[in-house]
Amino acid sequence: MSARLIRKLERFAKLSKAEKQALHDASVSTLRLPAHADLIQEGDPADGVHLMLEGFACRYKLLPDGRRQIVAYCVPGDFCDLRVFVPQRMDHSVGTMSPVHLARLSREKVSELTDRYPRVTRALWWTTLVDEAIAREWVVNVGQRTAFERAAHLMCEVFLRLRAVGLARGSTCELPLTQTEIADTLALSTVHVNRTLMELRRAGLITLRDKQLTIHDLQALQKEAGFNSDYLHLEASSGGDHQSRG
Amino acid sequence: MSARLIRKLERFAKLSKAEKQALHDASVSTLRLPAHADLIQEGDPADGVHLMLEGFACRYKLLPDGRRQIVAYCVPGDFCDLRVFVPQRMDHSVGTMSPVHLARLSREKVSELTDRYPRVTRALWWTTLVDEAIAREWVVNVGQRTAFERAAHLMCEVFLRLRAVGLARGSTCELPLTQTEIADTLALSTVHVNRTLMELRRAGLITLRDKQLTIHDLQALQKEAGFNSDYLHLEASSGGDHQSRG
DNA sequence: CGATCGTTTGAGTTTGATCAAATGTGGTGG
DNA sequence: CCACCACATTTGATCAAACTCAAACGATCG
Repeated sequence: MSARLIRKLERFAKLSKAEKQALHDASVSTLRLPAHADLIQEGDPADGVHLMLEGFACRYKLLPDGRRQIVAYCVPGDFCDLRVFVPQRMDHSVGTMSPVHLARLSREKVSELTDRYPRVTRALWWTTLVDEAIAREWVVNVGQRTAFERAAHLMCEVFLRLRAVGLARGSTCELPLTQTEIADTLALSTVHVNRTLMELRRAGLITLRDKQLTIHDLQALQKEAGFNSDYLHLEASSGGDHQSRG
Repeated sequence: MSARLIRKLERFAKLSKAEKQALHDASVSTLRLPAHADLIQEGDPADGVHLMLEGFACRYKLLPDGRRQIVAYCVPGDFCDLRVFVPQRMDHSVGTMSPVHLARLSREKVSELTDRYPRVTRALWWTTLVDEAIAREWVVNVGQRTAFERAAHLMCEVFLRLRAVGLARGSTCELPLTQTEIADTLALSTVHVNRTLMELRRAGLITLRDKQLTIHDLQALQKEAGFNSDYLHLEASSGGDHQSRG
């Protein structure tokens, strides 16, 4: 299964061979979707567990009148619907933004896995806490920052998240989003996104061409964005080791 | 300990006497704070676990230039810092909005508790998933809705969350917030919040006086807000019952 | 009885939205 | 290879929601 996931989980706690193997064995099949397709729709029963292997997807919500807000990005190593013990309906949709490759995990196997390996449970729980931290930062982004800061902040986040799972080459990474999708992410109009991206380019901070994002000066971009990476919890932490029973 | 918490957890899964007792025993002390005080500051080591017993608190983030965004409310039955296995620094602050009464839980006891009772682990994990769902809805609120809709939406959420833990009387509940705090929640200026609240009152939807919120027509308010309560996951779900060992 | 804090009101400004249209681009089929 | 289409990006002009500044008003408290 996904080396990205293992890499991510091991930021939280070192996993044993058996644990990694068990994670691997939970994957029962694989799935490909084209760009701009829905993987999950709001209201669907949340019974599967999908793991991103390749590509970009997003969580989004629609308002009755058609307004759309993207509330999270899913990149390789992320789960789309880690609701193993919560067989409730999805409260949001998940759609692809680029062609996507997914692993489908068996609910039962994940359930067994977490029963047997408390450290894995904690690591998975921890990933959902990071997702929550990201969601909170997005509230700040959309609520308080200017269009320019918002866009800069998003670029920083995407770049660091991808780099953390080995998907950056130097200062370049994929960013296969249309400006409409960026607009729905940042809560701006497409027109304004366009102007804001041009401003970022003119400021010499980024290049965004052919779905490739290059950050010319990460320090400067972070400064402009008011970006603090703490919320991504990227540093290793050995948090799973102090368990009282094993 | 908090009957509110038990009530909340049992929306997810029925707990045994032993489980409830263990939860109860995890509480080692109690703590009172006045309104407008910080319980946790960004950067603090996240080593405690605090459970709200009474009052209102909020999670917030400050930007370098002083802009503030409240990213979540903590009400009775909520944890302020359920990071048992993640001894990392807090990426946000937690402050009180009214006088607050808290239970302090021992990290070790919670850790033992989750080792012994997988169903409790799942219930706790589930509460963090609900928090995440709320954070996502807040992105939508701040990102897409008008000032009027935002305010209406917040009133619906607070009322339903309080009612779910037994803190509503009829169509009335506490709302001990200043307009400045509402402004930092909704990402609006205080002036605009003031006008928006007046509009809600003039529309006959709510009364907000002496820190008491009364919703005159919940249906109508929800309609105005575009409010769909699914994300709060208020209905009981018996999700913890399909465990494979226990 | 000032002092502090919160709410309310008014006037002018700004950020970003909306509407409209031109330009660029990738894919398809003739 | 070119015509065409759909879609994405870019540009311009106008508009409106919400902000800022400023000040008055009202409670609460030592």
